[in-house]
Amino acid sequence: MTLTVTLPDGNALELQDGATGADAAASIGPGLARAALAVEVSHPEAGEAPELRDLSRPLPDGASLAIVTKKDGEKALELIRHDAAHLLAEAVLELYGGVKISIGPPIADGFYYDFEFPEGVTISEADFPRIEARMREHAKAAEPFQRRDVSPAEARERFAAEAQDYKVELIDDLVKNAPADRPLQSVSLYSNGPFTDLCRGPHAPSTKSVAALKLQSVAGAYWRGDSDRTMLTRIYGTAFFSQDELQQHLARIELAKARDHRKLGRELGLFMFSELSPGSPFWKPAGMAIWNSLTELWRKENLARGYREVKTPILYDVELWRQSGHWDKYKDNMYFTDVEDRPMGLKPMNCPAHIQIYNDERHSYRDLPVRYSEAGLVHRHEASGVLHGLLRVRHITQDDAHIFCTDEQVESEVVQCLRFGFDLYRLFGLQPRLELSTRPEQRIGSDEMWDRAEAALAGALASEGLEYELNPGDGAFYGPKIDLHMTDSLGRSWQLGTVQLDYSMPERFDLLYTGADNTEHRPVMIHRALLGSFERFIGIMLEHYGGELPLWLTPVQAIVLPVSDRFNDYAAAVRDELRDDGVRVELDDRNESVGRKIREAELRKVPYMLVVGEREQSEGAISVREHRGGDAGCTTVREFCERLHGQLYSPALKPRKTSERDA
RNA sequence: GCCGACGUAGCUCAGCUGGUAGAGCACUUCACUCGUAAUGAAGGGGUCCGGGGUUCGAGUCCCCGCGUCGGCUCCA
Repeated sequence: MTLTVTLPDGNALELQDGATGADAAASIGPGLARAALAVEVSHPEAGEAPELRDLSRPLPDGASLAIVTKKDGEKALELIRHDAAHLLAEAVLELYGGVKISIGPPIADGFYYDFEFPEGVTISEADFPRIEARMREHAKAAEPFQRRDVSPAEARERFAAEAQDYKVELIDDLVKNAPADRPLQSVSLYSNGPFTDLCRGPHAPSTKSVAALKLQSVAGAYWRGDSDRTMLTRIYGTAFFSQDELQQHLARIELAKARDHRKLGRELGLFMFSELSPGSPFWKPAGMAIWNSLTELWRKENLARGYREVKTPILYDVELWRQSGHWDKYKDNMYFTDVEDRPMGLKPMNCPAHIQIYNDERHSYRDLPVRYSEAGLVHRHEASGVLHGLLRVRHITQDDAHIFCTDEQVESEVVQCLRFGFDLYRLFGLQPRLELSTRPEQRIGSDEMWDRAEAALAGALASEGLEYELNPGDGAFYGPKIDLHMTDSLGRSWQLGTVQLDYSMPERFDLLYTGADNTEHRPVMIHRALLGSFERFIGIMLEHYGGELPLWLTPVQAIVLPVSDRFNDYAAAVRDELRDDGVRVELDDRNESVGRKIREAELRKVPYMLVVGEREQSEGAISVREHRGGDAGCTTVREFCERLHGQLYSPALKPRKTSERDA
């Protein structure tokens, strides 16, 4: 009996019945047999997704297969990082008594394993060297990974005997969650050396593939992500096929840290934080220049798209928050105070405020859509442990807007929001990831309403041809939403923009408009923030540009550097001329050498350094030095201003003709 | 909020097992009058995060707060 499999090059390979992935690799060649880590198996005719399997498992007849080696990039790394997670658990169990193990998957760039250490035992990075040493011993020993399929009962008994409660719970859940018509027949156990784990696999043939490993950090993590359950100790690490690749990876992380907006903010004097107001940035003059340039962009672009700017209070009678539902749903994130014995709350969102404005007038269907925009300052009591520079603050300035429109207008309004958002992000060279979050368990409104709302959002995404991830059950309690996400320098994902459909607030606040039929109708609200918040957006943008912002956003666009104080007067005249021309320019007239002035301007990332001395003064000229570019030659102030003019404003901020604006 | 680590001059950091603080940069002053990434010299500057405790004596050890960092949970 033989079986036939298809190789990636399309050739068929005939093997003995019961042949394994390792046999397939060996029959292709001894080199491949040695390099093989796992095999990717798929049945194209059955439409199954490719499945990564151990080399030791028998191959199904008719399958397509690809032998995976370390040249297969992420796929291969994921495999050995999973191996490394087992090594970690193995080492920890040997070094510490009474440890309970839970789960240890590979993740982007590494792996982790979650443990419950006995009462009183804490792990810190100081413990890493000896854990790593033990892991390396086991890796060097080339312990084969052996898979064994056993009945759930046998596995359960085994882990119960070892008091591995988490494993027992996992097995019980596997049994419980199996479909009724297909009860769970077996679970797989993987052993390497003395260590055995409940594991789906696959693994490399032995631990020796983990040629380079490093433990990176230790953190708390709730069992099954549930904050009501035990907090386990999570150890993070990473692994590579060579020490070289590991070192390169660590160097990349170090490099990324140089782009951290918190570091840049301090170095460039953009903003600061004080213990006296946690989670609240203090904007320094240089940072405020960025803020104002961004605000200018925001204001012009909103006005150009039919938004009308409003400004609303931040403190309200709690009665408003009861009516809006925030008292019930959002109280824990709000700040409250008493004003002359009257309970008041700081707004965590702008919507109820904009609703007040909407309701101050009667509206005809002819008015709709009504679009109010506000650089709205909201306060949210974010848990102390989640604060993070500008990216997670308690004092948030949203580029907020609320659109009041008819049902029929919803989809086109959402499309316009998305286009607006992408126009903005494109300006900064950012490509946001999109998520569509649908109806949550806890929600208000009829199913028909949700059907319509979700269809409208999905329709808007489809009509724009946008790719997005579905995030079922994560919508707001009042409606589904589309979120725009970006990652920071260390790859952490942050939500920036959001477009949310809301049928609830209009009900709660009895919003109305008079229709063509002369009866009253309920408008729909769209909540939207595109940058998200100025704070978070500036943080992401700083990391994206590594602090070297486009000229129109740069706090100091040019700095005049007199060669000695004999030329300070001329330098001041140059400064004044540039300033009159709208350039954000500084003069460094300190009694210092040019070398020092240049060095410091370079460190401040000032795009243009204008050196003036004897020669320039006599010729009425300036010597231009570009940040990173070096000496760019001599020119006149006038020529220099003309050169800059195209860059002093963002492309979108350039004055446009009315005809273009209407297009 | 939870777990762990950390908190020393404006910044980056040193300070062994407890004996009342140090470097570099920054800052001030003076000299130099300077040509594309650091001129030289002198000087000033610290409630060692805050509060308790142990001790003859605490930056150092213990406890409680606060903040920051890395995660987890949450979240626009």
